[in-house]
Amino acid sequence: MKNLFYNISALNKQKILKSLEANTLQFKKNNMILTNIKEDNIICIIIEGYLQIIKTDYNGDRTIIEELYEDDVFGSRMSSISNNEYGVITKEDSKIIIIYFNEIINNNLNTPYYNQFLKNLLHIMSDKMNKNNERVEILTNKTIRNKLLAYFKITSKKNNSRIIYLPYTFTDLADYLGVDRSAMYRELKNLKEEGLIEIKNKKITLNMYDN
Amino acid sequence: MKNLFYNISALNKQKILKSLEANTLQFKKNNMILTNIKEDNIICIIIEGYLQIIKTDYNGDRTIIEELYEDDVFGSRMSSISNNEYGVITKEDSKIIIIYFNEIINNNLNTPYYNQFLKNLLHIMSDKMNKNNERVEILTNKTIRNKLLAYFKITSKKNNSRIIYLPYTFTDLADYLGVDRSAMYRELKNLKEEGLIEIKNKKITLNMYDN
DNA sequence: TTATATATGTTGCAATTGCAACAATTAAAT
DNA sequence: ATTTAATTGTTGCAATTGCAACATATATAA
Repeated sequence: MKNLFYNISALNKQKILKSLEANTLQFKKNNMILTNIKEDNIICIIIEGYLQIIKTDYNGDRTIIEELYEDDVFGSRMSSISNNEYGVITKEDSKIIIIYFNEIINNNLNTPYYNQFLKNLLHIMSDKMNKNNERVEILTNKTIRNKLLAYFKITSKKNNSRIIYLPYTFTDLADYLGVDRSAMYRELKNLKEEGLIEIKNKKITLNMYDN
Repeated sequence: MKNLFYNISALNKQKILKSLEANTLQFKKNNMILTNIKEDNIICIIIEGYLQIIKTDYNGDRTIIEELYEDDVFGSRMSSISNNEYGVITKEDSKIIIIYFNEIINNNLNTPYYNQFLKNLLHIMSDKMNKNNERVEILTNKTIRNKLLAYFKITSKKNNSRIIYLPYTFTDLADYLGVDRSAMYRELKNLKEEGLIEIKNKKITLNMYDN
């Protein structure tokens, strides 16, 4: 039920979009879009294509914050795109719909399908919030070691397994933890030497028996 | 419109709560509550009283994560209370309502007031999400200096002023930034000596002219 | 297939940081 | 008013970290 229009017919979807005065926008591949969004209250739905939310630091180095495919949702209330260091790039020709958050809140469409729409949005936001809370919990640890351990603990608990498969590269992990990659690597090696973890490619096994 | 029952009559409020099978619970002052919540899908509404979400670290030191008053909302989808390091404490005699998130999503109450309820909840969650995004943005900076600067920049932008009034103690700020207080202080002093900021009690003036 | 880009390992070193341990001040409680 | 608790301000030092600069390996594109 990740889809904003789950359980809503195509016809009702159109009705909702119309009543929200939603804009459909089309972009060619490799375009930086929404650069002039000052509003901090929009929600965007990917109708088709493939986009990335990227961050550009002072060196000009870019990191991918989020990848967005069809039916994915992003917005200023869900990501940090309103900050000037962040940007949204189309990696394929893409079509997106922009909805103003205020419209959603103030809309008077009292129909079952609008109700469903609100519940879907609530669900999507709630999932994002969960992820964000997790990340804050991890990021507030003071050392790289503790950040790694927190990450392992949370992931392990969530999957109910002492074996973790990294869903991305170690470079990405360092980024997620907000630490230098080589420093992270050093710590990862320490944990390995102390026997707390084993690493085989992207498979990490935890040998800690606390909770 | 921070209130979950904004624009909803007392009668309709009761109808919603009943249809969500909400539990009303009462607690005496200074009780650690909800300790046995395994579910990661509850939302709690403070009906009356005063509560705190606190974190207890390995030393047994406690820090206040959040303060909750009448009509405030918290829950596992909004805070990290499902983690065993966190807890909820009543600081006054309190009455709270617990609603299961799934009930909200799966409820079939298709009435205008339930619609309003969903919109209110969406609004509350959206605000929390904004705050969380801000914090992540700040926490992902690698040095204390950059964390401070990010915090100042965001706060200044939000208030549209180069003058910031700390809404809490410096100890709390260090906690928010996830850094050691004395180390933060050292950096604050550096910024002061470099003329980038001025500090008078909780009033901080920024002398940086970039954006 | 070869060239190019990206990711993985590794290390020295200087800068930053946490930690512990204080004194001084301010706030809260009795 | 006086005790008690909490916050602010400061510092030395050891541990951690970011940074730069590599070599190697792996993936992607031409």
